[in-house]
Amino acid sequence: MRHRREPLGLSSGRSSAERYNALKGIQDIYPPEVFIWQKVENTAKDVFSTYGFQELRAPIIEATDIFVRSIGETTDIVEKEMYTFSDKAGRSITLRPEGTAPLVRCYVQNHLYNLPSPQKFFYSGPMFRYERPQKGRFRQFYQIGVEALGSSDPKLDAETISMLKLFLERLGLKGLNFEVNSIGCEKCRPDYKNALLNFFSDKMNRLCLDCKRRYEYNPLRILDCKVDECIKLRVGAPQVMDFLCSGCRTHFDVVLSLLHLLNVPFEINTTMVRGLDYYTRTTFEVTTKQLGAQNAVAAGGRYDKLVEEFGGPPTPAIGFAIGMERIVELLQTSNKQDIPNPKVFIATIGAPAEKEALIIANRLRENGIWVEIGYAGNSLKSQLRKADRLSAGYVLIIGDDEISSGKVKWKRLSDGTQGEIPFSEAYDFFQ
RNA sequence: GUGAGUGUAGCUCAACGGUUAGAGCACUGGACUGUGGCUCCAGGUGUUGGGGGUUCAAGUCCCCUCACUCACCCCA
Repeated sequence: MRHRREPLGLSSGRSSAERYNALKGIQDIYPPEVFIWQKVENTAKDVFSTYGFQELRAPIIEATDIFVRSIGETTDIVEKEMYTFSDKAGRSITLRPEGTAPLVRCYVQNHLYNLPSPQKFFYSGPMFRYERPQKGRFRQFYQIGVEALGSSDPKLDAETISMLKLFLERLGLKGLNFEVNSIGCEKCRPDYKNALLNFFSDKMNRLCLDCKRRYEYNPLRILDCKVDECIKLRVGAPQVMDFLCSGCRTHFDVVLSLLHLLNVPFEINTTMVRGLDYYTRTTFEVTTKQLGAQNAVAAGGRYDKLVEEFGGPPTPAIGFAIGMERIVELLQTSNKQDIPNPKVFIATIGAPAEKEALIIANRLRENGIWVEIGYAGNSLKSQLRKADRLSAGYVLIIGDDEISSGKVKWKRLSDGTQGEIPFSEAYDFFQ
């Protein structure tokens, strides 16, 4: 008969141990998922280096002003999403919400513009934005980004976009859409903005609440609104393409023709708006329908004035950033994970065998072979089961018999064949 | 910041307001004393997220709170 169990720790003052969780919107990355991350990072490095991009490691905290000035004071990122703190001396510092500004700061501070142009860099690492988490959106998220500084040649735009395409192809991703747009330069963009303001000025009252706000700080965004009434109201609104200056128009046309030349399938999306103020001319985005509302897996564009803003010489530039979590999620649903497996598992019976196993394991490891050994004196059966679970290539079995005969038994798990070899030859067996 | 949904074993999920909250997977052992995968048997685990309330009785109903999820906003 079973009895009701009395709770343990009757006199415990605390009701329960405090449980620690990662902060909201911040997640741990561990095996097996981490292997996908490694694959993405390695692929990026391989592909980007064939285009001459080299790694640059900028800090993840900067003076707050670096982001305010570059991203724009009235953007959502700066207004409400930055992790900003005071350090012990009272300076305002911020965890980077994006990677371009720190890289440009580094470029200017270290006079990298004195090196042959264009200079091409890639980076990867965590970014931080204080947002409400949802699918594909986190407070600490990872980006791989590239930046090419020092050329306004449209070839660079096309090359950069086609490099992104190659990267995504290498990962085996399908069903992605490339969207490109031009948002003009500091000369022609104000004209377009004014035209939009004019167009919507008498329709203001009927716009949705969000669009009324957009009218004030970013009227281009009204073109992107999902509310039915706003969609109706914007029929006949002025188009960016009609307002590009001749320089921007030509640049855009060349980029498009080169994208054709490089077999990048794309669509022009004239309503695509970037969230950061520093973009000029070419902007682009890679989207998918497989990720829910956060559909951009990578995005970027030109920023021809940013280096000057940081006090450097006139230096046109272009770059993009890839959302790691979003790429990883796509790979998880479409690909099988390649989990690394040990080559050898050593199963032992008895204490003398355990010592022998340690010696053999070490020797094999010195030769670069991944070896696991059985622990805690489990039965041979359970050790073999563990080897099977780990998908080990071979099991070596060592017991009293083997020690007295001087031969170790081996078994190949894929087909069950087995045999034995002298201890002294075990070291060479797996070469 | 706004709105909606969900919290039960390590994981995936059951349980009309009514005994001691169950099952699969996984884990460990055994059948097979030194040979994995298949099969069968056995074994352990829960403060039902937390707190309060209604009730003879709450995993189940109500309130609060926390966490997670999705969406809006925005973005990679």
